[in-house]
Amino acid sequence: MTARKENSTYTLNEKFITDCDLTYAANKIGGRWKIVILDKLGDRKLRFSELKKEFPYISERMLTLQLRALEQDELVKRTVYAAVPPRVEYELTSIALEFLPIFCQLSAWGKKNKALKKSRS
Amino acid sequence: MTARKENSTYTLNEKFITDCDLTYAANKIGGRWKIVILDKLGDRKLRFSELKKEFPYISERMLTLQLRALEQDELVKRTVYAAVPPRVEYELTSIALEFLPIFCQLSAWGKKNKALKKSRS
DNA sequence: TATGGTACAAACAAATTTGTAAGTAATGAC
DNA sequence: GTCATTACTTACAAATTTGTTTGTACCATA
Repeated sequence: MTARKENSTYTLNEKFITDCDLTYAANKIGGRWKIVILDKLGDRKLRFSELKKEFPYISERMLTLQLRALEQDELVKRTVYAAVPPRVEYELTSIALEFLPIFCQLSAWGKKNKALKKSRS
Repeated sequence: MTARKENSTYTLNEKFITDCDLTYAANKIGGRWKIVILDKLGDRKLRFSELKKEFPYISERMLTLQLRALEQDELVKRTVYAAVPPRVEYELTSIALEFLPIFCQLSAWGKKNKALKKSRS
């Protein structure tokens, strides 16, 4: 892959952190995009171009990278239809579905506490 | 603060993403350390040095930065006891407590799916 | 023959996150 | 007066993440 990192504390910390069940899970959905992508795919299958429309400013590169990573982690299934123009669909796997209720709760937390913050202007 | 970023897509994406309740919440606990710190503090108050011991390779700088950020977001309360040597305690706020059940579920997901992954060697 | 749409890939660059190393203040113990 | 302790701070550097730009393959249609 891409020139593995050596045995720094960066890596030691990474290992330490992904040994833990909690952060193992958190890392799967970490970063700027993964959670929202999974959340969108929670409603229905989406094509690459449909996903792109959901996020007005995402670059195609970012979207591709994130989808590839999610595919690697078996959270997303990619299906290519051999048509012209090409057609590719993304959908959640069963283990990704298990995240959805958690996203709901996070969302509820966000809604509630964002409102609180505003009310204290 | 530290030289604000301009009006790039990076920033536009950031805004877009923190407008969403789900990612608003996710961002509060994003990054390498915040979740684990909050999780540890879920058990009991901890001093700076106690937290440091929990994470063998974390740098003091990182720990300080994360704690400050959590304090800013009102997820952690910091209490200084005017003693010598100094004594500072960190504890969760009420809104942070609401994250704990979510962490439990994430942890359960992690436990389950880490095991699955291993069993497929 | 030229153009257009889809789903990318590659080379490059900027921004952010994380880590390293050293130093500080206060004060009591030796 | 030197040392140790705690909870940091500062200046710097490395690593990772995110974004920009340009280009590709495929074939249909004009």
